[in-house]
Amino acid sequence: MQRMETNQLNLRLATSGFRFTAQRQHVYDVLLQTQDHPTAEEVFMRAKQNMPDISIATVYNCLDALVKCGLVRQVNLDRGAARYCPNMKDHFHFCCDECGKVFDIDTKDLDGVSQISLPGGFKLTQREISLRGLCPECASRL
Amino acid sequence: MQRMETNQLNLRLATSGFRFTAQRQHVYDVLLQTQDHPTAEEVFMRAKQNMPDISIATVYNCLDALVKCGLVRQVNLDRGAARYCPNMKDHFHFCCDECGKVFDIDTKDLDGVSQISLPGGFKLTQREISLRGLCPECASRL
DNA sequence: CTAGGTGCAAAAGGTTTGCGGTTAA
DNA sequence: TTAACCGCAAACCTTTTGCACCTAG
Repeated sequence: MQRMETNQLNLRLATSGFRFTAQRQHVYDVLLQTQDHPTAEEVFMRAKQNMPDISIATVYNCLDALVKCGLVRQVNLDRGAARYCPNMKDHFHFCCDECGKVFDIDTKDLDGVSQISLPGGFKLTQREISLRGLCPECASRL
Repeated sequence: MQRMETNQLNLRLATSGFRFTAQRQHVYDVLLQTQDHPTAEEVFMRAKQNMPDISIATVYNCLDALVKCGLVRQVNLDRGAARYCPNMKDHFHFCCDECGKVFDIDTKDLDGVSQISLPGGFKLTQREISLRGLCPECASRL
C-alpha cells in the first residue's frame, strides 16, 4: 500500500502555506490507493472507513489543499462531480461516451503538446488533456 | 451578426436524430454571438431577451442537442457551471487562475496532439485541451 | 397521428459557507 | 497563543426530472 512519508507531505503542504493535519494525510493516502478517479463523495466514503468522524467539508478542504500544492489533479470531465487523480505524471484522460469510465493514458507522444507555444505573456502552470470517444470494450460491442 | 442558415441547422439536427425547433435555432444564434464562454444560465438570460418564454430546462435541452450534433463544445474547467463554446475549430482553452477568465487560443501547434497514438481499440471522437496559469494581465500585475 | 420537444415547478446532486470548538506551529 | 483547520448543518448553485400541453415531421 502506497503512502507518502509524513515528513515529505508535511513539507509539500508547508511550502504552499498549508498546515499538516491527520485529515490531509488520510485523504491523500486514500487517493494514492485508487486507480479509478473518485469524486469528492467517493473519497469521503472511503476515508470514513478509517476515520469515521471526517466530514465532507473537510474532504473538500483537503482535496483543494492537495491540488494547490501540486500533489493531486482535479479532473472535470462533464457536468457531474469533479474527480481527483493522484497521478501527476504527464498523461491524459479518456472518457468513454458509452460507459462513462475514465482511463488514464500514459504516452510519450505528449512531446508535441509540451512544445505548444502560447501567445506572449501567458504563464502556464498546468495542462489537462481530455479525450472522449469509445473505449475498446464499448467500441467492439457497438 | 452571425446566424446559421435555418436549412443548414435543420440538416445537422436531423442527421443526429433531432428535430428542428425555434428554440434550438435561437440558442445556437445566441451562442454564435458570443466571444466569451457563457454558462447555461448566461445563455438562458441572453436568450430570454428575444424569446421571453424560453425556460432553463429547454436551454439545457438545446445545448445538449447542439453538442451532440457537433455544433457546440461543452467546456468543463472547474467545479462550477459548464460553459459552452460555438468555436469548433481545433483550439484550446486557457483559464487564468487569478481572474478566472477563459481564453480561446488558436494555434497551429496542435499537430503534435493530432498525432497522439491511442492504445489499441480506443475510438476518438473529441479532444479538449485546457491550460491553466496566469493570463498576460494578471502575470504582469503579480 | 405521435414521438419528441416545451414550460413550469419541484427535486436531486454537488459544493460552499457560517459557526463554535479544536489544534498545529 | 492564535490563525488555520475541524465537524456539523444549513444554504447555495447547477442540473435533472415529471407532468400536462404542444408541434415538427
